[in-house]
Amino acid sequence: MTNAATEIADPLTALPGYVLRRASVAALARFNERLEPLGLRHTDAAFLLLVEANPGVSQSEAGRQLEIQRANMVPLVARLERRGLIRRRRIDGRSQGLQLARAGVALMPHIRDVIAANEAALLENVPARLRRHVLPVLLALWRSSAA
Amino acid sequence: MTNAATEIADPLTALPGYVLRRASVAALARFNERLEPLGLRHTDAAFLLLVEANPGVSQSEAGRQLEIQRANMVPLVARLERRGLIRRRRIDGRSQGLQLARAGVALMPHIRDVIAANEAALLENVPARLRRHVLPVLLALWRSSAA
DNA sequence: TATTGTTATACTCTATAACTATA
DNA sequence: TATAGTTATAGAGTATAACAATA
Repeated sequence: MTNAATEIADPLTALPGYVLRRASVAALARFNERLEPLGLRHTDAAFLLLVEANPGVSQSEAGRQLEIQRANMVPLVARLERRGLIRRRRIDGRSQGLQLARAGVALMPHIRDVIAANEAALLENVPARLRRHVLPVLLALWRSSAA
Repeated sequence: MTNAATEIADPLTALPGYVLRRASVAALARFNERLEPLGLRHTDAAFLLLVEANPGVSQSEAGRQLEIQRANMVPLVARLERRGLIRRRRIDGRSQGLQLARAGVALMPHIRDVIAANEAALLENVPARLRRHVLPVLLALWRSSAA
């Protein structure tokens, strides 16, 4: 019985900003755990979804959409290309359009399964009647802080 | 008129998990901007609130509450002590109790102001009738993913 | 034996600056 | 003059392993 420390006062969980961050960190950790069998990280999954939905997109455009710096897209794209998940096609002398390669197309259903499982788990503890408010609330919070 | 690229398809913002993360990153950036005049980062503010609410708390206990590794508490505590915001008191041979020092006590109202402004801005775009659901939803999302 | 504070270190993520070649 | 892709590098933030002192 060393812990009266279990009853530590918590002034933080009443703050939406704090809870938003803690929820995000926790959810991200779980998502990455679920992606691990696929050898992917959350950024890879988001990027692949984006390329799938926008065949021919340039890596600069994708980076802008995901808010990833141009410079940081380079190793990301290179790694996924090395794994045969995406492929580049010269558009003009400076741009190259990205698309899913064969292995990437084959991988997408598995990514979708992981995402579905992850989203379901995420909403698990949200009371049913509040669930329809989750996405609108999150979008509003995002808009409120967006650069 | 180079951009038909503005109309890029976005398969991500329909995913609560993705939007949760984007909202969190954006909100954190704004919070840190607001804290900058005080020379603090979000972690400092959270830690100071926790110490204020739990005078005598050890740095290990605080770290557990904030989910910060013991080892990473060391530079945090050292920096805030150097700035005269907190002070340590030996509890026993291995633990030391933390409390706000004079400058820390004086700083708290300003931290509270920043937090209030930040939380208000965060909720700004949430439709009024949904606001009361924000914290419960976020807490539920956190619980769903918590380790 | 378990815990506290500590050091040292590695790894990931992100940011910045500069370069090239193209538009 | 602005943009795409790239390189190199620096800085956070976080994680792990080990150790001494103490409970």
